[in-house]
Amino acid sequence: MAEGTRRTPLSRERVLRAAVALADGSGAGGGAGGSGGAGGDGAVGGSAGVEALSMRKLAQELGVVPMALYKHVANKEELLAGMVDAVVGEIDPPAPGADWKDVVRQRVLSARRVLRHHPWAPRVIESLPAPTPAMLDHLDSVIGTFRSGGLSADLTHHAMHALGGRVLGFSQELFDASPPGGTPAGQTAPEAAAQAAELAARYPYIAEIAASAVHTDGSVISGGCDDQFEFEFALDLLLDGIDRLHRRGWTSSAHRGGPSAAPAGG
Amino acid sequence: MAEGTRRTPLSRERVLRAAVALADGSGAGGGAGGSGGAGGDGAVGGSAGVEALSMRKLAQELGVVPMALYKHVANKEELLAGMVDAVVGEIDPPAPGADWKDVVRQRVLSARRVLRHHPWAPRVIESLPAPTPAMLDHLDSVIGTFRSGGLSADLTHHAMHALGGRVLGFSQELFDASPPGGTPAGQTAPEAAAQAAELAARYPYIAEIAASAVHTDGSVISGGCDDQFEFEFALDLLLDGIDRLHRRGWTSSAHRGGPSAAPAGG
DNA sequence: CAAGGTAGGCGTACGCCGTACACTCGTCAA
DNA sequence: TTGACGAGTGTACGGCGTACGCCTACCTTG
Repeated sequence: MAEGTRRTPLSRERVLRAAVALADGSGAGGGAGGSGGAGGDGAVGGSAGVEALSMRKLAQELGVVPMALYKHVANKEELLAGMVDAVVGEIDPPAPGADWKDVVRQRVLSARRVLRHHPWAPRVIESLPAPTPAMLDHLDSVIGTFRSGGLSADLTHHAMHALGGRVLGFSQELFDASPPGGTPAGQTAPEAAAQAAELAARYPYIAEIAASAVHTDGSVISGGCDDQFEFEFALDLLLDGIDRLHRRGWTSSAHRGGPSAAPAGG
Repeated sequence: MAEGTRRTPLSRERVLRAAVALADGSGAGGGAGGSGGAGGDGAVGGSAGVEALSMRKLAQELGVVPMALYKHVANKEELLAGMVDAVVGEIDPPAPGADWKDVVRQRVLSARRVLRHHPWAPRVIESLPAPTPAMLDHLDSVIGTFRSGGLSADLTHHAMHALGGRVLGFSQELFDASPPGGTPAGQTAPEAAAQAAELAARYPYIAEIAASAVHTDGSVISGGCDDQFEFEFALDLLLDGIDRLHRRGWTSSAHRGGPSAAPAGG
Protein backbone atom coordinates (compact mmCIF):
# COMPACT_ATOMS: atom_id res chain seq x y z
CA MET A 1 0.00 0.00 0.00
CA ALA A 2 1.34 3.42 -0.94
CA GLU A 3 1.36 5.55 2.15
CA GLY A 4 0.82 8.74 0.23
CA THR A 5 -2.98 8.49 0.55
CA ARG A 6 -3.92 9.99 3.86
CA ARG A 7 -6.58 7.92 5.53
CA THR A 8 -9.55 9.80 6.92
CA PRO A 9 -9.09 9.45 10.67
CA LEU A 10 -11.29 7.29 12.77
CA SER A 11 -13.93 8.80 15.02
CA ARG A 12 -16.55 7.39 17.30
CA GLU A 13 -19.22 8.31 14.78
CA ARG A 14 -17.39 6.71 11.89
CA VAL A 15 -16.87 3.56 13.95
CA LEU A 16 -20.55 3.38 14.88
CA ARG A 17 -21.70 4.01 11.33
CA ALA A 18 -19.44 1.27 10.00
CA ALA A 19 -20.62 -1.09 12.73
CA VAL A 20 -24.27 -0.46 11.86
CA ALA A 21 -23.52 -0.96 8.18
CA LEU A 22 -21.70 -4.18 8.90
CA ALA A 23 -24.56 -5.52 11.01
CA ASP A 24 -27.04 -4.45 8.35
CA GLY A 25 -25.12 -6.55 5.87
CA SER A 26 -24.03 -3.68 3.64
CA GLY A 27 -20.35 -4.35 4.05
CA ALA A 28 -17.36 -3.53 1.87
CA GLY A 29 -17.47 0.22 1.97
CA GLY A 30 -14.06 0.94 3.40
CA GLY A 31 -10.78 1.62 1.74
CA ALA A 32 -8.08 -0.96 2.33
CA GLY A 33 -8.63 -4.37 0.87
CA GLY A 34 -8.46 -7.20 3.33
CA SER A 35 -6.96 -10.60 2.85
CA GLY A 36 -9.06 -12.74 0.61
CA GLY A 37 -8.64 -16.12 2.19
CA ALA A 38 -11.22 -17.28 4.69
CA GLY A 39 -10.84 -19.65 7.58
CA GLY A 40 -11.13 -23.39 7.64
CA ASP A 41 -14.21 -25.19 8.85
CA GLY A 42 -15.88 -23.21 11.59
CA ALA A 43 -18.15 -21.32 9.20
CA VAL A 44 -19.56 -19.34 12.13
CA GLY A 45 -20.41 -15.68 11.53
CA GLY A 46 -22.67 -14.92 8.62
CA SER A 47 -22.58 -11.93 6.34
CA ALA A 48 -25.03 -9.89 8.40
CA GLY A 49 -26.45 -9.56 11.87
CA VAL A 50 -24.71 -9.19 15.19
CA GLU A 51 -23.01 -12.52 14.57
CA ALA A 52 -21.12 -10.93 11.72
CA LEU A 53 -20.00 -8.04 13.87
CA SER A 54 -16.67 -8.68 15.51
CA MET A 55 -14.18 -6.04 16.53
CA ARG A 56 -11.73 -7.62 14.14
CA LYS A 57 -14.08 -7.58 11.15
CA LEU A 58 -15.16 -4.05 11.92
CA ALA A 59 -11.55 -2.92 12.09
CA GLN A 60 -10.79 -4.62 8.80
CA GLU A 61 -13.80 -2.90 7.24
CA LEU A 62 -12.34 0.42 8.36
CA GLY A 63 -8.88 -0.47 7.11
CA VAL A 64 -7.45 -0.40 10.58
CA VAL A 65 -6.03 -2.74 13.20
CA PRO A 66 -8.54 -4.07 15.77
CA MET A 67 -7.06 -2.29 18.77
CA ALA A 68 -7.47 1.08 17.07
CA LEU A 69 -11.21 0.87 17.73
CA TYR A 70 -10.65 0.93 21.46
CA LYS A 71 -9.59 4.57 21.29
CA HIS A 72 -13.16 5.41 20.34
CA VAL A 73 -15.32 2.85 22.14
CA ALA A 74 -14.61 1.38 25.54
CA ASN A 75 -15.44 -2.19 24.56
CA LYS A 76 -17.79 -4.19 22.42
CA GLU A 77 -20.75 -3.73 24.75
CA GLU A 78 -20.41 0.03 24.51
CA LEU A 79 -20.12 -0.31 20.75
CA LEU A 80 -23.43 -2.19 20.64
CA ALA A 81 -25.07 0.39 22.88
CA GLY A 82 -23.83 3.14 20.60
CA MET A 83 -25.22 1.37 17.58
CA VAL A 84 -28.62 1.01 19.23
CA ASP A 85 -28.54 4.63 20.26
CA ALA A 86 -27.84 5.73 16.71
CA VAL A 87 -30.62 3.57 15.31
CA VAL A 88 -33.21 4.54 17.91
CA GLY A 89 -32.34 8.16 17.25
CA GLU A 90 -33.72 7.75 13.74
CA ILE A 91 -37.28 7.32 15.03
CA ASP A 92 -39.51 10.20 13.98
CA PRO A 93 -40.28 12.85 16.61
CA PRO A 94 -43.91 12.97 17.73
CA ALA A 95 -46.29 14.64 15.31
CA PRO A 96 -48.01 17.58 17.00
CA GLY A 97 -51.72 18.07 17.28
CA ALA A 98 -53.57 14.80 17.01
CA ASP A 99 -54.98 12.94 19.99
CA TRP A 100 -52.76 10.76 22.13
CA LYS A 101 -53.75 7.49 20.54
CA ASP A 102 -52.87 8.63 17.05
CA VAL A 103 -49.63 10.16 18.23
CA VAL A 104 -48.53 6.99 20.00
CA ARG A 105 -49.62 4.95 17.04
CA GLN A 106 -47.55 7.02 14.62
CA ARG A 107 -44.60 6.95 16.97
CA VAL A 108 -44.66 3.20 17.35
CA LEU A 109 -45.13 2.62 13.66
CA SER A 110 -42.21 4.94 12.95
CA ALA A 111 -40.10 2.97 15.40
CA ARG A 112 -41.14 -0.21 13.66
CA ARG A 113 -40.22 1.24 10.28
CA VAL A 114 -36.77 2.15 11.55
CA LEU A 115 -36.13 -1.18 13.23
CA ARG A 116 -37.18 -3.09 10.13
CA HIS A 117 -34.13 -1.59 8.45
CA HIS A 118 -31.89 -2.95 11.21
CA PRO A 119 -33.15 -6.45 11.95
CA TRP A 120 -30.33 -7.07 14.40
CA ALA A 121 -31.45 -4.21 16.63
CA PRO A 122 -34.21 -5.88 18.69
CA ARG A 123 -31.92 -8.68 19.78
CA VAL A 124 -29.17 -6.24 20.66
CA ILE A 125 -31.61 -4.01 22.52
CA GLU A 126 -32.77 -6.96 24.59
CA SER A 127 -29.18 -7.84 25.38
CA LEU A 128 -28.27 -4.41 26.69
CA PRO A 129 -27.84 -4.17 30.45
CA ALA A 130 -29.49 -0.75 30.54
CA PRO A 131 -31.44 1.49 28.16
CA THR A 132 -29.47 3.95 26.10
CA PRO A 133 -30.10 7.72 26.20
CA ALA A 134 -31.94 7.68 22.87
CA MET A 135 -34.15 4.88 24.17
CA LEU A 136 -34.88 6.86 27.30
CA ASP A 137 -35.69 9.91 25.20
CA HIS A 138 -38.11 7.89 23.12
CA LEU A 139 -39.75 6.21 26.12
CA ASP A 140 -40.05 9.49 27.93
CA SER A 141 -41.63 11.12 24.93
CA VAL A 142 -44.17 8.32 24.54
CA ILE A 143 -45.02 8.49 28.22
CA GLY A 144 -45.40 12.22 27.85
CA THR A 145 -47.88 11.70 25.03
CA PHE A 146 -50.00 9.45 27.23
CA ARG A 147 -49.90 11.89 30.12
CA SER A 148 -50.66 14.91 27.97
CA GLY A 149 -53.64 12.98 26.65
CA GLY A 150 -55.01 12.87 30.17
CA LEU A 151 -54.16 9.32 31.19
CA SER A 152 -53.20 8.90 34.81
CA ALA A 153 -49.62 8.14 35.69
CA ASP A 154 -50.81 4.83 37.03
CA LEU A 155 -52.57 3.77 33.85
CA THR A 156 -49.72 5.07 31.72
CA HIS A 157 -47.32 2.96 33.74
CA HIS A 158 -49.27 -0.19 33.04
CA ALA A 159 -49.84 0.77 29.44
CA MET A 160 -46.10 1.06 28.86
CA HIS A 161 -45.58 -2.35 30.37
CA ALA A 162 -48.34 -3.85 28.25
CA LEU A 163 -46.97 -2.34 25.07
CA GLY A 164 -43.55 -3.72 25.96
CA GLY A 165 -41.13 -3.96 23.09
CA ARG A 166 -43.76 -2.64 20.72
CA VAL A 167 -42.97 0.86 21.90
CA LEU A 168 -39.57 0.45 20.33
CA GLY A 169 -40.99 -1.00 17.18
CA PHE A 170 -40.69 -4.70 17.61
CA SER A 171 -42.89 -7.42 18.90
CA GLN A 172 -41.46 -10.84 19.04
CA GLU A 173 -42.80 -12.60 16.00
CA LEU A 174 -41.53 -15.84 17.43
CA PHE A 175 -40.83 -17.41 14.08
CA ASP A 176 -41.94 -16.76 10.60
CA ALA A 177 -44.59 -18.97 9.13
CA SER A 178 -42.18 -21.38 7.50
CA PRO A 179 -42.16 -24.93 8.86
CA PRO A 180 -39.51 -25.85 11.41
CA GLY A 181 -36.27 -26.73 9.74
CA GLY A 182 -37.29 -24.32 7.04
CA THR A 183 -36.46 -26.19 3.81
CA PRO A 184 -32.84 -26.90 4.68
CA ALA A 185 -31.35 -25.61 1.48
CA GLY A 186 -30.83 -28.98 -0.16
CA GLN A 187 -34.38 -30.25 -0.52
CA THR A 188 -36.57 -31.03 -3.46
CA ALA A 189 -40.16 -29.86 -3.73
CA PRO A 190 -41.68 -33.33 -3.16
CA GLU A 191 -39.59 -33.76 -0.05
CA ALA A 192 -40.77 -30.41 1.24
CA ALA A 193 -44.38 -31.31 0.52
CA ALA A 194 -44.02 -34.63 2.30
CA GLN A 195 -42.51 -32.90 5.27
CA ALA A 196 -45.33 -30.36 5.28
CA ALA A 197 -47.89 -33.17 5.23
CA GLU A 198 -46.19 -34.93 8.10
CA LEU A 199 -46.16 -31.68 9.99
CA ALA A 200 -49.82 -31.10 9.32
CA ALA A 201 -50.60 -34.54 10.69
CA ARG A 202 -48.61 -33.94 13.83
CA TYR A 203 -49.80 -30.39 14.47
CA PRO A 204 -53.30 -30.12 13.00
CA TYR A 205 -54.21 -26.81 14.56
CA ILE A 206 -51.03 -25.16 13.39
CA ALA A 207 -51.62 -26.46 9.93
CA GLU A 208 -55.19 -25.22 9.95
CA ILE A 209 -54.10 -21.78 11.02
CA ALA A 210 -51.41 -21.65 8.39
CA ALA A 211 -53.87 -22.73 5.74
CA SER A 212 -56.46 -20.19 6.79
CA ALA A 213 -53.86 -17.46 6.58
CA VAL A 214 -53.07 -18.39 3.01
CA HIS A 215 -56.75 -18.51 2.08
CA THR A 216 -57.48 -15.18 3.66
CA ASP A 217 -54.66 -13.50 1.83
CA GLY A 218 -55.49 -15.07 -1.48
CA SER A 219 -51.78 -15.43 -1.95
CA VAL A 220 -48.78 -16.32 0.07
CA ILE A 221 -47.18 -13.14 1.32
CA SER A 222 -44.00 -13.44 3.33
CA GLY A 223 -44.71 -17.00 4.35
CA GLY A 224 -48.47 -16.88 4.47
CA CYS A 225 -49.36 -14.01 6.75
CA ASP A 226 -49.10 -10.27 6.75
CA ASP A 227 -46.58 -9.23 9.38
CA GLN A 228 -47.62 -5.64 9.23
CA PHE A 229 -51.26 -6.46 9.76
CA GLU A 230 -50.44 -8.72 12.69
CA PHE A 231 -48.42 -5.99 14.25
CA GLU A 232 -51.10 -3.38 13.86
CA PHE A 233 -53.78 -5.76 15.05
CA ALA A 234 -51.98 -6.35 18.34
CA LEU A 235 -51.13 -2.69 18.65
CA ASP A 236 -54.71 -1.52 18.13
CA LEU A 237 -56.02 -4.18 20.41
CA LEU A 238 -53.83 -2.96 23.22
CA LEU A 239 -54.42 0.71 22.54
CA ASP A 240 -58.19 0.35 22.40
CA GLY A 241 -58.21 -1.64 25.61
CA ILE A 242 -56.13 1.00 27.31
CA ASP A 243 -58.38 3.74 25.98
CA ARG A 244 -61.45 1.98 27.36
CA LEU A 245 -59.85 1.69 30.79
CA HIS A 246 -58.95 5.32 30.66
CA ARG A 247 -62.46 6.48 29.84
CA ARG A 248 -63.79 4.22 32.59
CA GLY A 249 -61.52 5.82 35.19
CA TRP A 250 -59.84 2.48 35.89
CA THR A 251 -57.33 2.35 38.74
CA SER A 252 -54.95 -0.48 39.45
CA SER A 253 -55.40 -0.26 43.22
CA ALA A 254 -59.00 -1.45 42.85
CA HIS A 255 -57.81 -4.59 41.07
CA ARG A 256 -54.84 -5.68 43.12
CA GLY A 257 -56.68 -8.40 44.99
CA GLY A 258 -57.88 -11.18 42.75
CA PRO A 259 -55.77 -12.90 40.14
CA SER A 260 -58.71 -12.87 37.76
CA ALA A 261 -59.43 -9.18 38.18
CA ALA A 262 -59.53 -8.55 34.49
CA PRO A 263 -58.70 -4.93 33.71
CA ALA A 264 -61.21 -4.66 30.89
CA GLY A 265 -63.67 -7.15 32.31
CA GLY A 266 -67.43 -7.17 32.63
CA MET B 1 -7.63 -39.49 40.61
CA ALA B 2 -8.28 -43.05 41.71
CA GLU B 3 -9.66 -44.89 38.74
CA GLY B 4 -11.47 -47.42 40.88
CA THR B 5 -14.65 -45.31 40.98
CA ARG B 6 -16.64 -46.09 37.88
CA ARG B 7 -18.12 -42.94 36.52
CA THR B 8 -21.81 -43.02 35.61
CA PRO B 9 -21.79 -42.84 31.84
CA LEU B 10 -22.88 -39.77 29.97
CA SER B 11 -26.19 -39.65 28.19
CA ARG B 12 -28.02 -37.00 26.26
CA GLU B 13 -30.39 -36.52 29.14
CA ARG B 14 -27.62 -36.19 31.68
CA VAL B 15 -25.87 -33.67 29.47
CA LEU B 16 -29.03 -31.62 29.05
CA ARG B 17 -29.83 -31.71 32.75
CA ALA B 18 -26.34 -30.56 33.66
CA ALA B 19 -26.52 -27.82 31.04
CA VAL B 20 -29.82 -26.53 32.42
CA ALA B 21 -28.43 -26.62 35.95
CA LEU B 22 -25.34 -24.73 34.86
CA ALA B 23 -27.38 -22.06 33.10
CA ASP B 24 -29.65 -21.81 36.13
CA GLY B 25 -26.60 -21.07 38.22
CA SER B 26 -26.83 -24.17 40.39
CA GLY B 27 -23.43 -25.49 39.41
CA ALA B 28 -20.94 -27.76 41.20
CA GLY B 29 -22.93 -30.93 41.25
CA GLY B 30 -20.57 -33.19 39.36
CA GLY B 31 -17.82 -35.45 40.57
CA ALA B 32 -14.32 -34.53 39.49
CA GLY B 33 -12.86 -31.36 40.90
CA GLY B 34 -11.67 -28.89 38.32
CA SER B 35 -8.57 -26.79 38.34
CA GLY B 36 -8.84 -23.95 40.79
CA GLY B 37 -7.07 -21.16 39.00
CA ALA B 38 -9.11 -18.82 36.87
CA GLY B 39 -8.06 -16.83 33.87
CA GLY B 40 -6.41 -13.48 33.80
CA ASP B 41 -8.34 -10.38 32.86
CA GLY B 42 -11.18 -11.20 30.54
CA ALA B 43 -13.70 -11.78 33.32
CA VAL B 44 -16.34 -12.62 30.72
CA GLY B 45 -18.79 -15.37 31.60
CA GLY B 46 -20.65 -14.97 34.85
CA SER B 47 -21.77 -17.68 37.21
CA ALA B 48 -25.18 -18.16 35.58
CA GLY B 49 -27.05 -17.59 32.36
CA VAL B 50 -26.20 -18.67 28.86
CA GLU B 51 -23.01 -16.68 29.09
CA ALA B 52 -21.80 -19.12 31.73
CA LEU B 53 -22.62 -22.10 29.55
CA SER B 54 -19.67 -23.20 27.46
CA MET B 55 -19.04 -26.68 26.22
CA ARG B 56 -15.83 -26.69 28.20
CA LYS B 57 -17.43 -25.64 31.48
CA LEU B 58 -20.25 -28.10 30.98
CA ALA B 59 -17.79 -30.91 30.34
CA GLN B 60 -15.84 -29.97 33.44
CA GLU B 61 -19.05 -29.99 35.44
CA LEU B 62 -19.67 -33.54 34.25
CA GLY B 63 -16.09 -34.57 34.96
CA VAL B 64 -15.40 -35.23 31.33
CA VAL B 65 -13.35 -33.85 28.49
CA PRO B 66 -15.16 -31.30 26.25
CA MET B 67 -15.21 -33.46 23.15
CA ALA B 68 -17.06 -36.21 24.98
CA LEU B 69 -20.21 -34.09 24.85
CA TYR B 70 -20.26 -34.28 21.08
CA LYS B 71 -21.19 -37.96 21.25
CA HIS B 72 -24.54 -36.88 22.69
CA VAL B 73 -25.32 -33.51 21.12
CA ALA B 74 -24.43 -32.47 17.60
CA ASN B 75 -23.18 -29.02 18.56
CA LYS B 76 -23.89 -26.18 20.93
CA GLU B 77 -26.95 -24.99 19.05
CA GLU B 78 -28.54 -28.40 19.39
CA LEU B 79 -27.62 -28.41 23.05
CA LEU B 80 -29.45 -25.13 23.55
CA ALA B 81 -32.47 -26.42 21.65
CA GLY B 82 -32.48 -29.52 23.84
CA MET B 83 -32.36 -27.40 26.97
CA VAL B 84 -35.29 -25.30 25.79
CA ASP B 85 -37.21 -28.41 24.90
CA ALA B 86 -36.68 -29.87 28.36
CA VAL B 87 -37.75 -26.65 30.07
CA VAL B 88 -40.82 -26.05 27.89
CA GLY B 89 -41.81 -29.65 28.57
CA GLU B 90 -42.28 -28.74 32.21
CA ILE B 91 -45.27 -26.52 31.43
CA ASP B 92 -48.49 -27.91 32.90
CA PRO B 93 -50.85 -29.71 30.53
CA PRO B 94 -54.15 -27.93 29.95
CA ALA B 95 -56.68 -28.25 32.75
CA PRO B 96 -59.86 -29.84 31.43
CA GLY B 97 -63.29 -28.36 31.68
CA ALA B 98 -63.22 -24.63 32.15
CA ASP B 99 -63.88 -22.19 29.32
CA TRP B 100 -61.19 -21.33 26.81
CA LYS B 101 -60.15 -18.08 28.39
CA ASP B 102 -59.46 -19.64 31.76
CA VAL B 103 -57.66 -22.57 30.19
CA VAL B 104 -55.39 -20.33 28.15
CA ARG B 105 -54.85 -18.14 31.15
CA GLN B 106 -53.77 -21.05 33.33
CA ARG B 107 -51.58 -22.41 30.58
CA VAL B 108 -49.79 -19.14 30.04
CA LEU B 109 -49.36 -18.56 33.74
CA SER B 110 -47.96 -22.04 34.11
CA ALA B 111 -45.52 -21.33 31.31
CA ARG B 112 -44.55 -18.14 33.05
CA ARG B 113 -43.99 -19.96 36.32
CA VAL B 114 -41.71 -22.45 34.60
CA LEU B 115 -39.74 -19.84 32.71
CA ARG B 116 -39.22 -17.78 35.84
CA HIS B 117 -37.13 -20.66 37.14
CA HIS B 118 -34.95 -20.54 34.05
CA PRO B 119 -34.34 -16.87 33.34
CA TRP B 120 -31.97 -17.67 30.50
CA ALA B 121 -34.70 -19.47 28.57
CA PRO B 122 -36.48 -16.55 26.85
CA ARG B 123 -33.28 -15.26 25.34
CA VAL B 124 -32.31 -18.72 24.18
CA ILE B 125 -35.77 -19.32 22.77
CA GLU B 126 -35.55 -16.13 20.78
CA SER B 127 -32.17 -17.15 19.45
CA LEU B 128 -33.32 -20.53 18.15
CA PRO B 129 -33.60 -20.81 14.38
CA ALA B 130 -36.77 -22.91 14.68
CA PRO B 131 -39.22 -23.93 17.38
CA THR B 132 -38.49 -27.15 19.24
CA PRO B 133 -40.96 -30.07 19.38
CA ALA B 134 -42.04 -29.22 22.93
CA MET B 135 -42.68 -25.65 21.85
CA LEU B 136 -44.75 -26.84 18.93
CA ASP B 137 -46.70 -29.15 21.24
CA HIS B 138 -47.42 -26.27 23.57
CA LEU B 139 -48.40 -23.88 20.79
CA ASP B 140 -50.59 -26.48 19.16
CA SER B 141 -52.31 -27.19 22.43
CA VAL B 142 -53.00 -23.51 23.07
CA ILE B 143 -54.33 -23.08 19.56
CA GLY B 144 -56.52 -26.11 20.14
CA THR B 145 -57.94 -24.52 23.26
CA PHE B 146 -58.92 -21.40 21.33
CA ARG B 147 -60.49 -23.43 18.55
CA SER B 148 -62.38 -25.74 20.91
CA GLY B 149 -63.72 -22.62 22.57
CA GLY B 150 -65.36 -21.69 19.30
CA LEU B 151 -62.98 -19.02 18.02
CA SER B 152 -62.51 -19.00 14.28
CA ALA B 153 -59.20 -20.14 12.88
CA ASP B 154 -58.75 -16.63 11.59
CA LEU B 155 -59.22 -14.94 14.95
CA THR B 156 -57.13 -17.59 16.68
CA HIS B 157 -54.33 -16.92 14.24
CA HIS B 158 -54.29 -13.25 15.07
CA ALA B 159 -54.72 -13.92 18.77
CA MET B 160 -51.61 -16.09 18.79
CA HIS B 161 -49.67 -13.33 17.07
CA ALA B 162 -50.94 -10.75 19.53
CA LEU B 163 -50.06 -12.87 22.51
CA GLY B 164 -46.58 -13.37 21.09
CA GLY B 165 -43.99 -14.51 23.57
CA ARG B 166 -46.54 -14.42 26.34
CA VAL B 167 -47.83 -17.78 25.19
CA LEU B 168 -44.50 -19.20 26.25
CA GLY B 169 -44.51 -17.36 29.51
CA PHE B 170 -42.43 -14.34 28.87
CA SER B 171 -43.15 -10.82 27.82
CA GLN B 172 -40.21 -8.63 27.33
CA GLU B 173 -40.02 -6.56 30.43
CA LEU B 174 -37.47 -4.40 28.72
CA PHE B 175 -35.63 -3.46 31.86
CA ASP B 176 -36.41 -3.50 35.52
CA ALA B 177 -37.27 -0.26 37.20
CA SER B 178 -33.74 0.48 38.36
CA PRO B 179 -32.11 3.59 36.90
CA PRO B 180 -29.79 3.13 33.92
CA GLY B 181 -26.33 2.19 35.01
CA GLY B 182 -27.98 0.54 37.96
CA THR B 183 -25.86 1.59 40.94
CA PRO B 184 -22.56 0.43 39.51
CA ALA B 185 -21.49 -1.55 42.53
CA GLY B 186 -19.10 1.02 43.93
CA GLN B 187 -21.42 3.88 44.76
CA THR B 188 -22.48 5.54 47.98
CA ALA B 189 -26.08 6.33 48.83
CA PRO B 190 -25.71 10.10 48.35
CA GLU B 191 -24.17 9.53 44.95
CA ALA B 192 -27.06 7.28 44.01
CA ALA B 193 -29.58 9.84 45.22
CA ALA B 194 -27.87 12.60 43.27
CA GLN B 195 -27.89 10.47 40.18
CA ALA B 196 -31.58 9.69 40.69
CA ALA B 197 -32.34 13.37 41.02
CA GLU B 198 -30.43 14.19 37.88
CA LEU B 199 -32.30 11.42 36.10
CA ALA B 200 -35.62 12.74 37.35
CA ALA B 201 -34.77 16.16 36.00
CA ARG B 202 -33.83 14.79 32.62
CA TYR B 203 -36.71 12.32 32.29
CA PRO B 204 -39.62 13.77 34.25
CA TYR B 205 -42.26 11.39 32.97
CA ILE B 206 -40.23 8.32 33.72
CA ALA B 207 -39.55 9.60 37.19
CA GLU B 208 -43.22 10.33 37.75
CA ILE B 209 -44.19 6.84 36.67
CA ALA B 210 -41.55 5.28 38.87
CA ALA B 211 -42.70 7.36 41.81
CA SER B 212 -46.34 6.50 41.28
CA ALA B 213 -45.45 2.82 41.19
CA VAL B 214 -43.74 3.09 44.54
CA HIS B 215 -46.67 5.01 46.03
CA THR B 216 -49.21 2.54 44.73
CA ASP B 217 -47.36 -0.39 46.15
CA GLY B 218 -46.72 1.27 49.44
CA SER B 219 -43.31 -0.32 49.33
CA VAL B 220 -40.63 -0.98 46.84
CA ILE B 221 -41.07 -4.46 45.49
CA SER B 222 -38.55 -5.73 43.00
CA GLY B 223 -37.54 -2.27 41.90
CA GLY B 224 -40.82 -0.48 42.45
CA CYS B 225 -43.40 -2.42 40.49
CA ASP B 226 -45.08 -5.75 40.63
CA ASP B 227 -43.90 -7.81 37.69
CA GLN B 228 -46.59 -10.39 38.13
CA PHE B 229 -49.33 -7.79 38.15
CA GLU B 230 -47.93 -6.15 35.03
CA PHE B 231 -47.85 -9.47 33.29
CA GLU B 232 -51.41 -10.36 34.19
CA PHE B 233 -52.64 -6.90 33.33
CA ALA B 234 -51.32 -7.17 29.79
CA LEU B 235 -52.50 -10.74 29.50
CA ASP B 236 -56.05 -9.95 30.58
CA LEU B 237 -56.14 -6.89 28.41
CA LEU B 238 -55.33 -8.95 25.37
CA LEU B 239 -57.61 -11.83 26.28
CA ASP B 240 -60.59 -9.59 26.92
CA GLY B 241 -60.03 -7.75 23.69
CA ILE B 242 -59.88 -11.01 21.81
CA ASP B 243 -63.00 -12.26 23.56
CA ARG B 244 -64.87 -9.13 22.58
CA LEU B 245 -63.88 -9.52 18.97
CA HIS B 246 -64.97 -13.12 19.07
CA ARG B 247 -68.41 -12.37 20.46
CA ARG B 248 -68.79 -9.65 17.86
CA GLY B 249 -68.06 -12.05 15.03
CA TRP B 250 -65.07 -10.02 13.97
CA THR B 251 -63.32 -11.07 10.77
CA SER B 252 -59.97 -9.84 9.59
CA SER B 253 -61.03 -9.60 5.94
CA ALA B 254 -63.39 -6.76 6.81
CA HIS B 255 -60.51 -4.76 8.26
CA ARG B 256 -57.77 -5.25 5.73
CA GLY B 257 -58.24 -1.92 4.03
CA GLY B 258 -57.48 1.02 6.27
CA PRO B 259 -54.40 1.31 8.38
CA SER B 260 -56.46 2.69 11.25
CA ALA B 261 -59.05 -0.08 11.14
CA ALA B 262 -58.92 -0.73 14.84
CA PRO B 263 -60.05 -4.26 15.63
CA ALA B 264 -61.86 -3.33 18.81
CA GLY B 265 -62.74 0.22 17.86
CA GLY B 266 -65.97 2.14 18.09
C1' DC C 1 13.85 26.46 14.82
C1' DA C 2 14.14 22.69 18.77
C1' DA C 3 11.91 20.33 22.89
C1' DG C 4 8.39 18.04 24.79
C1' DG C 5 3.62 16.56 25.48
C1' DT C 6 -0.36 14.13 23.58
C1' DA C 7 -3.36 11.14 21.23
C1' DG C 8 -4.36 8.00 17.62
C1' DG C 9 -3.02 3.84 15.48
C1' DC C 10 0.05 -0.64 15.75
C1' DG C 11 1.86 -5.26 17.30
C1' DT C 12 2.09 -8.71 20.35
C1' DA C 13 0.19 -11.82 23.47
C1' DC C 14 -3.16 -14.12 26.57
C1' DG C 15 -7.07 -16.79 27.81
C1' DC C 16 -11.26 -18.04 26.26
C1' DC C 17 -14.43 -20.19 22.76
C1' DG C 18 -16.49 -24.14 19.45
C1' DT C 19 -15.17 -28.14 17.29
C1' DA C 20 -12.53 -31.27 13.42
C1' DC C 21 -9.84 -35.33 13.49
C1' DA C 22 -7.38 -39.19 14.91
C1' DC C 23 -6.60 -41.88 18.88
C1' DT C 24 -7.26 -45.34 22.93
C1' DC C 25 -9.69 -48.54 25.49
C1' DG C 26 -13.43 -51.39 27.50
C1' DT C 27 -17.10 -54.32 25.98
C1' DC C 28 -19.31 -57.83 23.50
C1' DA C 29 -20.45 -61.07 19.45
C1' DA C 30 -18.64 -64.56 16.58
C1' DT D 1 -9.00 -65.33 20.14
C1' DT D 2 -10.31 -61.78 17.35
C1' DG D 3 -12.55 -58.19 15.32
C1' DA D 4 -15.97 -54.52 15.38
C1' DC D 5 -17.87 -50.79 17.78
C1' DG D 6 -18.97 -47.00 20.55
C1' DA D 7 -17.77 -43.98 24.41
C1' DG D 8 -14.37 -40.97 26.06
C1' DT D 9 -9.51 -38.62 25.09
C1' DG D 10 -5.81 -35.52 23.31
C1' DT D 11 -4.24 -32.37 20.25
C1' DA D 12 -4.78 -28.64 17.32
C1' DC D 13 -6.87 -24.87 14.60
C1' DG D 14 -9.05 -20.62 13.69
C1' DG D 15 -11.59 -17.04 15.78
C1' DC D 16 -12.91 -14.07 19.51
C1' DG D 17 -12.35 -9.74 22.99
C1' DT D 18 -8.96 -7.05 24.80
C1' DA D 19 -4.68 -5.77 28.23
C1' DC D 20 -0.35 -3.61 27.62
C1' DG D 21 3.37 -1.26 25.64
C1' DC D 22 5.33 1.13 21.65
C1' DC D 23 5.88 4.24 17.69
C1' DT D 24 4.96 8.24 15.31
C1' DA D 25 2.57 12.31 13.51
C1' DC D 26 0.88 16.31 15.30
C1' DC D 27 0.42 20.55 18.30
C1' DT D 28 2.02 23.59 21.71
C1' DT D 29 5.48 26.46 23.79
C1' DG D 30 9.76 28.70 24.08
